[in-house]
Amino acid sequence: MYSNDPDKPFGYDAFRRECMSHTVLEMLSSKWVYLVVGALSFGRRRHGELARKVEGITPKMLTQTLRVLERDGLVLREVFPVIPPRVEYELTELGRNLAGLLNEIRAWSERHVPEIVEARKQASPDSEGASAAL
Amino acid sequence: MYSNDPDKPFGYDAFRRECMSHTVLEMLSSKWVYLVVGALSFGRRRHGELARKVEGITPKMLTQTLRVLERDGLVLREVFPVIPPRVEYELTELGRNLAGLLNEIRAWSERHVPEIVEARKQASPDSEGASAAL
DNA sequence: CAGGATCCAAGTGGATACTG
DNA sequence: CAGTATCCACTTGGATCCTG
Repeated sequence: MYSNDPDKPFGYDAFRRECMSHTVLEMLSSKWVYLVVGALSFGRRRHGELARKVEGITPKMLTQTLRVLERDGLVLREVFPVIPPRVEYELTELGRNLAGLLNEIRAWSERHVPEIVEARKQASPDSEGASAAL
Repeated sequence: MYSNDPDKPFGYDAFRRECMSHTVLEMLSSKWVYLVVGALSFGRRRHGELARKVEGITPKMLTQTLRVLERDGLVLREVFPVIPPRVEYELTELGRNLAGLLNEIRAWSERHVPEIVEARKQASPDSEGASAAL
């Protein structure tokens, strides 16, 4: 598919709606994916530990995010048959590979806050179309 | 803020809900941001050119995305006072800096399609919680 | 051509309560 | 503890029509 494009040796093009790589990009475009993968990049973690690290995430979103990551082969889930339950999550090889990139984005977000806040202030007096959306 | 955390020399922590870097990360977690910034990384482009490159984006989402990027200082918008209208968009220095990272993610998405498709197939027989969400 | 204005269907995600 | 289930407010984003 699309292998006739010389710029795309792998035959995938995320700019195309029907391309599988587009759905991968879509999966990655979630703030919770960034943060959960980021939290797991420190090592194997339990559900509750993740919930505490990723501030503001609800149990529902945490579970949902972990399930998607597991489905796509980025996270391994291990259940211990004990009471009370104990479940641990860990990045796979593929997940660790991705985590490097995502952490760079996260670091970038932290590093460039001043410029962006400044830009927003400039744009603010007062809002145009961008006001509604975050 | 948060400057008492030795791991965060910049004093920002995207894991914290109220931290400005969290809102930056939130802004970046959009498939359209990835693709529009990606399209602009090839150079200055007109509205219509972007619409054609980023398959499936509606005029509304394109404009909205561009406005957010402009507001945050990642994109410059230049209007030519001619008829019919001509508007061009271009990445700023900060935008080009970001584009490098985002393009890596996009390339990653394209490169790892096979593994992810395989993982999804394994997970499929048949769906658990991850089925509903993309 | 660029994009504003509406309308609306569907998805997202938060809050809360409950269970093995 | 690690979820699941439910309800619901809000947002997202597509479709459509309109204008300088």
